[in-house]
Amino acid sequence: MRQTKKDELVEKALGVFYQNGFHATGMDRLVAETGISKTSMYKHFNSKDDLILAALELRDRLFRDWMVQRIEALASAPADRILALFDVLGEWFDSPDFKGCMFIKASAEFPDAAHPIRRQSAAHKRLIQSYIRDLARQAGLNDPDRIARQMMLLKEGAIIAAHVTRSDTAAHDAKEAARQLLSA
Amino acid sequence: MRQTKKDELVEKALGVFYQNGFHATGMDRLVAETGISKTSMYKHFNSKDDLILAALELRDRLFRDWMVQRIEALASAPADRILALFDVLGEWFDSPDFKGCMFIKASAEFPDAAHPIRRQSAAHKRLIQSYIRDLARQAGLNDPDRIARQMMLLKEGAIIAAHVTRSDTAAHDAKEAARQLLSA
DNA sequence: CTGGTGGTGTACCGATCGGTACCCTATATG
DNA sequence: CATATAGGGTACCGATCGGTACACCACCAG
Repeated sequence: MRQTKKDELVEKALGVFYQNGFHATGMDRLVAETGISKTSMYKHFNSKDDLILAALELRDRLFRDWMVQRIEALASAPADRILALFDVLGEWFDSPDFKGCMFIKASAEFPDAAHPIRRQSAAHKRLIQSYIRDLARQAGLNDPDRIARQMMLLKEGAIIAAHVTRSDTAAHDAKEAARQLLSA
Repeated sequence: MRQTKKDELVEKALGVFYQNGFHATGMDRLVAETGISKTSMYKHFNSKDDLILAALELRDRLFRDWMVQRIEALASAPADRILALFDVLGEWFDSPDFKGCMFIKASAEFPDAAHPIRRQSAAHKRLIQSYIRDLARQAGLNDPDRIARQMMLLKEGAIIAAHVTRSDTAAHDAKEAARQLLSA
């Protein structure tokens, strides 16, 4: 039962941190929105950073699960799945509460690269990159590592374009660029 | 003389905001580091947001001036200059105080897309994109707009890779991808 | 000299920050 | 029943947040 309650806290915190920012969100607000008391909050999490870390862990799990599931639903051949990544990004960008990548935002707010929050953000990106690398390997492409790094550039670039510049062609542009890079 | 003093304030604020974040940096700290009094600070800037806006304006000017100057020093043909962009990015990533793109960070910390800080961040990206579009047009490339959008994807992706993932091949990877996209 | 005027610093505002001491209650065990 | 214990809430901690009231002081005009 406690696990469920704690998970509910993390889920709520995830939403507020994502929409509102980390430093801009106070523990008082989270306490007010979850209806729990501050004491109970700090019984579950030793500090605000701990709560942020838990939220990022949940985000990593939810996002990658969703991404992989959508990719595998849209295409079956490994090479097609790499391209489908950008269709999935497009779905994400078009969702009403899209506010950019939570891990990019976390990295923006925590300047110390050795901070656990930064390490976790880097780990999230690495996991996605290795998923793409596996797809490239399965597709029999030359230098799957390089392909994965290039696809990641397009993916992160598209996220920034969609979020900062509010481009509505970001996912499409990235997919076309990816197609060219893969056909070489 | 006063103009110089105010510029000095903005310059100092720019450095601290960039290294430390916007919400994480208090006005008290800026006041302490610049040696000025809080009253004088608020005589020059009506609010913290005003100071942030001034810092972003300075950053936009300094960064684009530096980028264009370095690009033009490294190459002369327009197509070569597009590729030189990524060499310049590499120089930036290797500089000891690189902490990512200030406008991406600003967009991460201010969730309201209509906020002046967000508008200014988008404007900065658009100015760079139009610079690349002009280069593509001068180079006689097909669809300069699409080329510019693709190059921006690679540029922003490389910034994220260098900052979040701490990739040390980001600029090189982006340059190779750009070369492939331009040769098509 | 007197009397403005504009820029400076001191000291402070209420609100909020992350975090905690303390009490209270529900339940399990004797 | 009494009692130990864990998880809950109230109320508060000192520090810091963005921002301001007000006294001060150098300057120039008369």
